[in-house]
Amino acid sequence: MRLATWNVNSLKARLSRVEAWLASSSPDVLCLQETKSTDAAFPAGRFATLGYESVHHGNGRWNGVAILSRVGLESPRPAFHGEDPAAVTECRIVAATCAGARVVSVYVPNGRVVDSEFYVAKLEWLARLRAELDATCAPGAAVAVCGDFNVAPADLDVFDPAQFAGATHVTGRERDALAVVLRWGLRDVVRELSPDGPGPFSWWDYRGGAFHKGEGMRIDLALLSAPLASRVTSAYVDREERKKGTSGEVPSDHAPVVVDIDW
DNA sequence: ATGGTAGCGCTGCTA
Repeated sequence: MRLATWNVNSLKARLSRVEAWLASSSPDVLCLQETKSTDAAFPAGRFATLGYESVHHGNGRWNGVAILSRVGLESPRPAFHGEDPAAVTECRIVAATCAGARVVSVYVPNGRVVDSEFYVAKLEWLARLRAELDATCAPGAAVAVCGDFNVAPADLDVFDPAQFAGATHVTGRERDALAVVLRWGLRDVVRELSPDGPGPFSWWDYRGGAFHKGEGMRIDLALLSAPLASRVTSAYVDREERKKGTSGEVPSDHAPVVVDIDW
């Protein structure tokens, strides 16, 4: 099974690239973040034509998450369990069972400024994600939590730790909150297969030619429970997708993270 | 050189 996660920074603006990437990379399951789409506008029909079932949770303009699968998509759940999806103001989590694996697509809040109300809400959101796993899954089952975590887990995940010292995405409290999620029983398989850094980065600022200068961060993660992690054959970032297209199409500021699993 | 880019949507916010 090929499992991937990609923050597309607007599905409407990126649809042709997403469709091309599905055709060229053939993921079995793709988690999307920042669709900036409503459920009504989500192009489920286009994806169905390509052989993918899908579930989307979004209310337009900002945020929005989805899962596409061509290996079955059962028990879709937009929002945290027990939440009324229609009442959610920030759509940041959706789950579905694909080929017997519980797949969760997450878009963790950015946090904006350290110690701001948004930063506090980010820490709380990560704590809620851990509680969600405790309440809805077992670490002995096949579980994949994939998405844009907006946290660089270690200094190895930042191009210049000194430049980012004390900034959001790298603070100890954010890393601790992410570590609590991991301690539920998840493994960061890209880092396991690429123990040396810096990188591999998954996000580069649009500004200042950051991508071509190699100035990125690794904030998009595929976190797998032991039954899945033990069967991983490769895990990597598709940096090619971050380059501009020949027809001048703009890429997302994030690259897809891809995991191949003997599953 | 106190900036820069992209998306949404039409003004300034979010990232």
